[in-house]
Amino acid sequence: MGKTAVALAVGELLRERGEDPVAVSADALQVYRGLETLTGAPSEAEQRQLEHELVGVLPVSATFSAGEYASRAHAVIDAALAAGRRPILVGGTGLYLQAALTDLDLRPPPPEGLRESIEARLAEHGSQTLHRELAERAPEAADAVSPGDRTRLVRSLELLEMGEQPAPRDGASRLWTARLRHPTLLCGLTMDREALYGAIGRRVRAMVAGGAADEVRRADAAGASATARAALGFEELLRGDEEAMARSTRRLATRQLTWMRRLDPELMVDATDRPPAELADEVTRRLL
RNA sequence: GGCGAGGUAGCUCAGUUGGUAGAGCACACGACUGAAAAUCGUGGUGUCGCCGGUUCGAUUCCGGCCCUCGCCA
Repeated sequence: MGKTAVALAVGELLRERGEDPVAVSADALQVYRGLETLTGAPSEAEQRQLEHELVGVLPVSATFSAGEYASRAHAVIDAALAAGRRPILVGGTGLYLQAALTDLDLRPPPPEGLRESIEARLAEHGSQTLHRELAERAPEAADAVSPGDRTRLVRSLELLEMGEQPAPRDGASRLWTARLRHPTLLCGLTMDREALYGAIGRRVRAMVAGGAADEVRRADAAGASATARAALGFEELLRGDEEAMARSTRRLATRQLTWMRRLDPELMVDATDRPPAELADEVTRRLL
């Protein structure tokens, strides 16, 4: 939370230094057009202050993925650097941030219909049975997936059907910062837990007051894809449960913190009760 | 006031034919390689309303009291 405000302030400071900054969103949901309020995407006014890439680039009916994000992010970042600009990655999706900054060894997406047929078998036989099947056909792949993890179980079976090796699992993900595509300053914004939960409550209320429920109903009517519907608050607001949305948001924030704890503790910036300009100053000072 | 139902984890509730208790959610921590705002793993955080009685032992049985809800007055 407050990422955008800090990014804008950092952009301002960089321009004062004579640089030409551009923000690149590392966010799985802000890519959608039509969910701006719900996803807290930078407003038009904010985007006039600092250009943002990969925000609002897809209709809600589009299905998105980490792989698609990775190639778009690499293209945008490399183009900015080639033009002498300073890209500022801003975002709360851990996997996407990693995908933007490194070369993940992603497997191909499933061909049309494969996922659906595996999901149908999952619904019929249950995850335990499919996990046993995976264990017989590909023991190492099965070891890497807990029997209850339906998403990864389906993905593993997909890869097996496609004749692909499972994604590498070398345990080195904690060291991903050593595999950066470009020299990068990493910073994680943290906040005192109580202050964080207070801010989340206020943020959710502001989103609802700002018309998030109508936005979601429009997206629903426009045939939102499964990946767009995964936005926090999408299903909750369709059934009018604002408190459930706040709960989900809290849980997301704690998972984001888990991602960030993989960074060097010296890179963390405590944002509790501090204005964006001050945080931006602390971050920017670390460049050079 | 009478009758009935109920008081067990932060919440909603199970349960113990008497051996001090467990699910979901919440919460904490972790994992995460083309669904990631997704998905999953680990962790019980408790005067079992209060006071007595019976008992080797009571959250459980008995009595009294308090509180909540419903119906009747």
